[in-house]
Amino acid sequence: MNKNYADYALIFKSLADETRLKIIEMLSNEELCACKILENFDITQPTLSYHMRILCDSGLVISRRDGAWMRYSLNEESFESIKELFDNINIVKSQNCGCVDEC
Amino acid sequence: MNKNYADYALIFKSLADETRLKIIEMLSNEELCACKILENFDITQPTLSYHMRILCDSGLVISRRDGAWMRYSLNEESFESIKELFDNINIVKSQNCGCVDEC
DNA sequence: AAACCATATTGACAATTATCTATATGATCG
DNA sequence: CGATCATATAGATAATTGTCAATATGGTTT
Repeated sequence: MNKNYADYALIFKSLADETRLKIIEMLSNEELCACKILENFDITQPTLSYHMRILCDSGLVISRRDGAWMRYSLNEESFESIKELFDNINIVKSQNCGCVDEC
Repeated sequence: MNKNYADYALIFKSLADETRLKIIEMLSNEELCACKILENFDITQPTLSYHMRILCDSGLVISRRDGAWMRYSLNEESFESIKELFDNINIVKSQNCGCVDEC
């Protein structure tokens, strides 16, 4: 909570990639190890490791070691703060009335 | 609605920059012209124009010409589809019980 | 300890991004 | 029409990103 623009930019940067978006969706509902995630992509293991680091650094994903494996899951707090951000955005329709103020 | 990963990646890319995040917040509650937005930043006019294009291309922002000015506002549909995405993400806590399945 | 499995780090490189200056386009006003 | 104001586009460039091959690290197993 109470994040600044830099934090949010980091979070959105980590979401700004198709591979990482797919990873996030895969982690919805279940914790997974790197090898399971890797199975679903045509990328090398180091590349996946790079993406997991981006996701962990932004705070969206949490990692924990379990023997030889790393288990990854979503970080609820982080998603809450994103929802909070969007909840605070209020949309107004374009004022097509023409009675706009000067610039 | 019903966006694919590429669309979402584009949206998040457009949010993955501090300047653009600030612009989005400025557009919350009110439509603004480029010159008003520019006042709040230490960037050149072409740089702002570049950012506005990124935001419009992703669909998050709508532009309309009003005489010599361009008026920018947030696109409700786009924000709805982001909320939809996050609503479909379900978070499970790390299973620290140790009874994990094989990898 | 040695071999092996899972994951991370390093170094290289091509592609993309954010920024600027200079210039073009579009609209309004005298 | 010509000047002027608001915004966009083009071209250049430094910084960042996504990817790989090669190698290192950490843990398990024999």
